[in-house]
Amino acid sequence: MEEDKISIAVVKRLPRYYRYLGDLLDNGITRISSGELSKKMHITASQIRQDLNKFGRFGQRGYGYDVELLYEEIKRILGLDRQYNMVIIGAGNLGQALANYGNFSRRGFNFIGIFDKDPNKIGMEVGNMRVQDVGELDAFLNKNSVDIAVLSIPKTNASQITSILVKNGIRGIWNYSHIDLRTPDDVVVENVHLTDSVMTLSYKLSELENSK
Amino acid sequence: MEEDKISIAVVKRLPRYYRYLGDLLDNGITRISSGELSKKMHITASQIRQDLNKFGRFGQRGYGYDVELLYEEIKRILGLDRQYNMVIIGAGNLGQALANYGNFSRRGFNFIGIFDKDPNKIGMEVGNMRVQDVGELDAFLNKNSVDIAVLSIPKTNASQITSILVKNGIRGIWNYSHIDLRTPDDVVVENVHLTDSVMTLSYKLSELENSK
DNA sequence: TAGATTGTTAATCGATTAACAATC
DNA sequence: TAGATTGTTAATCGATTAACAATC
Repeated sequence: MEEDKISIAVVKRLPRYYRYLGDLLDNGITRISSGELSKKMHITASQIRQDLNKFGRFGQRGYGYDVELLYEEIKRILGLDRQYNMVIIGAGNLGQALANYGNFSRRGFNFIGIFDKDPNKIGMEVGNMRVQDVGELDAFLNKNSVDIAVLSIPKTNASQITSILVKNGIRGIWNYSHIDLRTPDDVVVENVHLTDSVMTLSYKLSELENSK
Repeated sequence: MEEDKISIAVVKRLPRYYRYLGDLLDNGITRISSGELSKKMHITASQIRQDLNKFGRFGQRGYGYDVELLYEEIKRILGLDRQYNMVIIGAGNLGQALANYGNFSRRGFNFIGIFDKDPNKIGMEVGNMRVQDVGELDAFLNKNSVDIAVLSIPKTNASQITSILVKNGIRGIWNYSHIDLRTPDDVVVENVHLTDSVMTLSYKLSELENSK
């Protein structure tokens, strides 16, 4: 259906465009040129136009872009014009933090279940949900329509849980486990590796030291 | 001091190499060729050799790489051969989760303070620390040697806090606030934008739908 | 020595930037 | 119409992959 496969580099910039356009809207700004946006975002106007034209012709020559129209287009492109049901696997610190964080449901990402294997956690109330035994995950996925699973468990269990997810037709995994998941082609994974991130930061700090 | 600036693409791969080498060590494997590692990591052997040779000649022709030696080299390159003192600004869900997560201190990233502006949170015990009034942040940074600040606060306050950090000589910011921080050249920022990440995931899901 | 595998140069591929005709 | 700014092609830049001489 799509003409050309969009590169991940372009995709990763879309949420940032979306955020800046949202800010412009909040400030009552109704039109913007690639040149002005370029100055705000510190990327080239050329790149902005190239990126947007991967998805359509949203601007008007001599005028620029209608902020609201562009905002809505990017929203649609990102798939934010619908709701997603999500479950959290692993009710540790991170799983709980995600469950309690209200900003996801504002965007249409709704948590409908949270699971753990620890008997001390099962039954606990977290973000308006009760922690369920991970042993019931299989049955739960079978009964409920779940779009995305959040994996916030130690890496030792990640592969086994992933096969349960895949078996039940889960198409998206938001992976916080420190492991590279292998999934079929029709299951997409987005990784958040916080340990990798802090290591990248310490690299940058070392580089700073060395360049002095 | 460095010859050529290493690109961020290469740097971002280093923690992944480090993780795979750690796994090999755990499994008692003492040597590995770029070809074998290539199969495990699903990247080309050529890229592995190119990446590593940006930092030095760690292999031996006809033999491969000594796992432990390479592991230690990457550890050093990433700046993981020292300790970092960190403070958390924002004792919300995420700030608390990070404070409680034990894996960072195992790697040398030690939390020595956590701050919030909410009177209900101040005084609370989180991860063996007591939440302090963010009003005391300035004085705290002045008295203590802090390497990295974790910003887990709403974006509205992020800029103001950042200037306090910069003023006190903080060189590294691990930014969870959904805003692009502007800092001087000698202050490095590593962003973790969870909202962007989940949007990237929903894009991937939409793409999957459209390609059917 | 023969086989294996690196380090490194060269070739290719892809992404970013520049340029400009089209057009509002 | 004149000025502004897009959409898009062409040029450049950088990153990845291929190839192979060096050498363990």
